[in-house]
Amino acid sequence: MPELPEVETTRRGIEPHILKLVIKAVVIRQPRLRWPVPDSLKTVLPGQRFTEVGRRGKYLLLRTRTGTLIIHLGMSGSLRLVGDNSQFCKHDHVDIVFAEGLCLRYHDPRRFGCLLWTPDDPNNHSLIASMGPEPFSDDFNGEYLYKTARNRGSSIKAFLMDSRVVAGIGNIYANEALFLSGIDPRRRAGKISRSRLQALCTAIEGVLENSIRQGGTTLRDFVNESGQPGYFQQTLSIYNKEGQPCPRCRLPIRKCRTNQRSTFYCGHCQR
DNA sequence: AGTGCGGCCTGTCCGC
DNA sequence: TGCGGACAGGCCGCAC
Repeated sequence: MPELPEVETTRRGIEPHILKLVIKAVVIRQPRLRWPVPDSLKTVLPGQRFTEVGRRGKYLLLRTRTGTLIIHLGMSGSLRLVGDNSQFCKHDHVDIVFAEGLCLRYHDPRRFGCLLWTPDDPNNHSLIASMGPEPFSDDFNGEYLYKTARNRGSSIKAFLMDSRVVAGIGNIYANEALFLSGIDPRRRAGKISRSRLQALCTAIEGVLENSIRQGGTTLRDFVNESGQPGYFQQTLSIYNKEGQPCPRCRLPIRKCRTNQRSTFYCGHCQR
């Protein structure tokens, strides 16, 4: 599923190909995504071009002169570039057709994603405005995490997955980063020391960076008719590995549920 | 203000 | 083999 590294890989995969192409049409086959795909896309986008493909958390921000197309891939969404005469498949819900013979195609079996339009600065959009700092920004550091975690009673894992705390950390990378920094995911966020939160911060940046680097090998797939839509094999240490040996101590990895989500951890290495 | 949870969907897997 | 049901997942928006 598209976590932040896949979204960033998607951004890098499509940006160099679509910048400056003129949009010819928008085809909406299935508007019922998480929120309805606005019909106005059909009138507002044609004749324009994307000037920048940005990202905030897991949201892609495709800017034009008059506004921004906000895209979220949900759990199962993908974007790829195909020829404008390419046969569409099941779950190919939206096409942005360019005059130059290319088509940006949104595919999403589970329809948890969204395509929205805002004429304003997307940073002021309600979905984006309340988001915490980007994991790679200077604002995201051990001191910030420590200060924000004070007096928080929730688990550190729920805290990390709260987009108001930090942008774009989902279940998989919360599990991974907590393993890499040796923190028990069930521990109360407010009771963790400054130095351990600094280690967590470093682990988050490291694990995301590694995944993005791996994704780089799949960039060509974004303009490949037959290729997969840009997901890539993630090398995970702990997620979905219940019963398998911990990579550090070899004791079996455990699974539990915290805040309605699957949580994987090593009872020996994570405290 | 902080926290937990329901709901949106479909593909996959399991047991009968 | 077919079928139903549980489950997974991001994350908004509501309720407490």
